[in-house]
Amino acid sequence: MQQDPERLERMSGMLKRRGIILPAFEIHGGAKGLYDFGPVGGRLRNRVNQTWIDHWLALGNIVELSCPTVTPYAVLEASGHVGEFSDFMTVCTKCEEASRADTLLESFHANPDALSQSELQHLLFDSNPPCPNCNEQAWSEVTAQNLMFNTTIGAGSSGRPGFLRPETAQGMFTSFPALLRHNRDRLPFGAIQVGKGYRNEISPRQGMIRLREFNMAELEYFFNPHEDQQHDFDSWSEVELSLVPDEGDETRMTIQSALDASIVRHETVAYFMVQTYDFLVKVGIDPKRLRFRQHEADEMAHYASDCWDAEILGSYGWIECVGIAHRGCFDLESHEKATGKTLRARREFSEPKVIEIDGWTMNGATAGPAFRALAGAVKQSVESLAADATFPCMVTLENGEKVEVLSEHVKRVQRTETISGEWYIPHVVEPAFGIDRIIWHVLDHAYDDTAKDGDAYTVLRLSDDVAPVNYCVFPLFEKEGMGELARTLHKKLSATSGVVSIYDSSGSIGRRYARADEIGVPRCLTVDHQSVKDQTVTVRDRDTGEQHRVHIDDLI
RNA sequence: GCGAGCGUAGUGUAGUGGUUAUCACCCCACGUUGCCAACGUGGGAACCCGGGUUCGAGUCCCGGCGCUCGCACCA
Repeated sequence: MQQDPERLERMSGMLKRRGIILPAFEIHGGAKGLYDFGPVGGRLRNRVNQTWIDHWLALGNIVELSCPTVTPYAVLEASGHVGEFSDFMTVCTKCEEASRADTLLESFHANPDALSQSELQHLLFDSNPPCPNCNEQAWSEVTAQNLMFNTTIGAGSSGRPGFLRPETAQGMFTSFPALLRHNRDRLPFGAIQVGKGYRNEISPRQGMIRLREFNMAELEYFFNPHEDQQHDFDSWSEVELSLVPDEGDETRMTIQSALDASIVRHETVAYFMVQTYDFLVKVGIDPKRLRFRQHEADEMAHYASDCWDAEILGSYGWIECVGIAHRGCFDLESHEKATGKTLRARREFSEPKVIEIDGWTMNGATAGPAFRALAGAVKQSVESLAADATFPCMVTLENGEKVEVLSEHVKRVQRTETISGEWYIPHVVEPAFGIDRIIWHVLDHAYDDTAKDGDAYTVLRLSDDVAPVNYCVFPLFEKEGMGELARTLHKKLSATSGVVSIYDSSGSIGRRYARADEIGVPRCLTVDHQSVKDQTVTVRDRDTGEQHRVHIDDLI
């Protein structure tokens, strides 16, 4: 699985030493699955997030949201997370040992993993297996041990249960009415959100790959499934993607060919695949170590109907870093069912539908008193009669009972209805990005520790879009005015919005370049004797080592 | 969660129950050096946490926490 563990160790050491990624709360012994982005990493994370936001806002019909991480129980119950994200636990009342209910019941059921909480409860009480710890047969009620972090919203008896969100998506679904209004009822549009998500993983592993608190960035793209989405793939006509379809082997082809061959089944999914490709390459992922893998039907999450992961090859093998899921109407429909609120958009038919209604309905004023409790059923039956029915007549009700309906009980209905459109539940394609995993691979792909002049030398070849430090300012020596000029330049750069500069006067110039290279500073500015005379500095490029002189005023 | 291995300066490491805890890189100051990890002098910095055994524990034992790997779990 691991490729070159020694390189991984060197890199992890560097990331820690230089303040990019380090274990959180380390002086207290650390905490599994929690990491700090340090003084360099914090800025890196921010720039990746900002690049991500800018990438999607550029589409023109995307809005940015920020929803709470603390989420009421009901929201995640409606979304399916309470049910799907749980392990069901029971506790031995004699020895207090907790066990997974489905594991205890393995010899009593073919697939206990698939049972609901109440089914597990019944089966547990019926079969009453012995405790693996103390052999007693005295189990507590089955409780959901959720992989979400529990919390209580509010104090004391007024507190109600909630969770830290396992994904940012639900807030965007529950905000759908506001989103639709903001877009003046026109689809398609998208909502994006970057933020923290939480999953109380049983066993966090592989450093940044599986975390308990993680940075995610999700886009929910809402569209009308009755319309072609008309995505323009011309910009990607030359881009060959590596695709691993659910059937067959990995292939390389353009997104248009994949659509034509029905390997990618949905245009909007395809569109976000290529957009995702562009984003990942922009932040520095090596396109040769990027592929898209289609989910098998049985590994699809509970909400998805087609799903492609962007997988990136790094020190831990191929790791899924982005999931692009066609979620259909699942989420909006779930929240609709749970709340009774309308989460729909209106569409007009190209041709209004004209419906001729010719038949009968009940005359409530007479039939109501006549049939009393049966009136509802009578109405239903009368409205199903043909237009040429005559009265009085015997009508068979839903429950099998027959009643006689007189002409005074009914009214003729004849009208023409024009239906110009309908309310429908939009469909959603969701690209969900694991920012930490992406940052890990950005670092992994940028980390270059091959030799320079025979000695080990480390360069972080980060893209300009995400490099955490833009400039290092070096006075050749801190004398003859060079130190003062360099400090002035450093302050001027630092005061510029979006620019981070480091001042470094310690050690030889070569050592300072090396320090800058290690954290991926794209350009170093050196102040020398000539600078004091004519206000020019040398700009040294990280990747080529080339230098040229630039006037200070032309730098920003 | 189970099993195995591991935990020493910022990083990588040495360390036979008794050392001022080794070495290198590193970091800081001063000097020197006039553009790619130079040099000199001086300085800085560590035994994961808590118990136990012992006259004495970095070293042995127990527990916790953390890391790595395998199994399990997991989008």
